[in-house]
Amino acid sequence: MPAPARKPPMSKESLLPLLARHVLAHGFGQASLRPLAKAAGTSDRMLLYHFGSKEALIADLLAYLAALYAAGLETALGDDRPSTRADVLARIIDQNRDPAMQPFMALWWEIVAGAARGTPGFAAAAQAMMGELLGWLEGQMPEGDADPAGGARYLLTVIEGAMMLSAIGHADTAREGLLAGGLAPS
Amino acid sequence: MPAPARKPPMSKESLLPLLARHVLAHGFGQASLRPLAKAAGTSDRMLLYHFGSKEALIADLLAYLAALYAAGLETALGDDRPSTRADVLARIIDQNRDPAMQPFMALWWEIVAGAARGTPGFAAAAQAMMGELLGWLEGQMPEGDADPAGGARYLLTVIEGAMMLSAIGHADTAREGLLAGGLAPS
DNA sequence: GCGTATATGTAGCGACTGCTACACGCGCTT
DNA sequence: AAGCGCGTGTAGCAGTCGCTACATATACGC
Repeated sequence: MPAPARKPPMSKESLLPLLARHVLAHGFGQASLRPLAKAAGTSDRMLLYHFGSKEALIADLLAYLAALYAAGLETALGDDRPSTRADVLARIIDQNRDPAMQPFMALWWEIVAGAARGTPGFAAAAQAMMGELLGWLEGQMPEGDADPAGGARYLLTVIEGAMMLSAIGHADTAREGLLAGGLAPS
Repeated sequence: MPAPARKPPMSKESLLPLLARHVLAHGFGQASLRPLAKAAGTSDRMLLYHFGSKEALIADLLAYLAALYAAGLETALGDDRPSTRADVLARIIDQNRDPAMQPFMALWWEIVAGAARGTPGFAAAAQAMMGELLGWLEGQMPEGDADPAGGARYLLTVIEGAMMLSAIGHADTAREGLLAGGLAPS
């Protein structure tokens, strides 16, 4: 006779991936406890039991998403180092154009909006993610670059501008802008 | 005896400025009908009477905000044309740093987030505003610029990247990036 | 004066919000 | 075996959501 379907223990750690999946699909704006709980296969009652409050849940979720983003950057890092700043730029632009990244991008702008409005935890998460990206960019800068730290910051600025324009449907503008800025890949 | 306090007629046009004031202060996320109505000195009942539905109200409000932004750009335009791209950049960065712009910037990122998630009307409003800014930038490009159209797009990309980094508290990163990108004002 | 269209107030609907009180079953210690 | 604490299910709270039914007040054409 089969074992009676052991239910695995529930914890923040086991819930966070499921919660992240839901907010990636539907955004923070629609993230109320009952839908979140349903997506995680539990009840609003249990979410509050484990996280204490919705605000704490969101804070934990933001931290988890930031860690997820950092992990994603690690695996996306190729072994070969690009030879020009424009190549670094092209690499990350291509990566962000990947349809698999789209839910993350949509969520990203919600995080930026929350940070701009001062919603607790959002600015910290946004800063963490941009810090990760900046660090990754510094490591990606070409060997002979005269100013890798400054160059990484410059590229970060350009990248995020291009991402924003793409998000609102002005990808063409961004592409033409990068071209005119001398940032077309070799 | 004094006239019995004529109440002026209510219309979309008279309501929109008051509604805009409220969303600028509190954001779209908190924009539910009753608070909006209170800010406009009326009732949710009347907002729906005049706009038809909340979705239509938001659409009208976005269009109004886009027009407001365009009008603001007109008046911000100085008569003197800058002599370098970096000066154009510095001018608009300074303008956006103005504390008076902060509510607008906070709202802007909400509009971007809505556009990225496909919320109806948000992408159109975002595109309209960026189109206005792009046109303004083209008119501001230095006299002898080799590629004013491309240069304006390049500057737009850089500007928005810098604005985003500032919004999340990484203004220093943006400043250092612009410096390294050769975009420090002369 | 009369009827009608427009504008507004009152009251409420059902659904959803974050959160909580209460009960219950299970595994642990003593 | 008794008691106790942890995890969980059920039910519900007060408040807010967008929206609507209904009554009414006012202004204008005839």
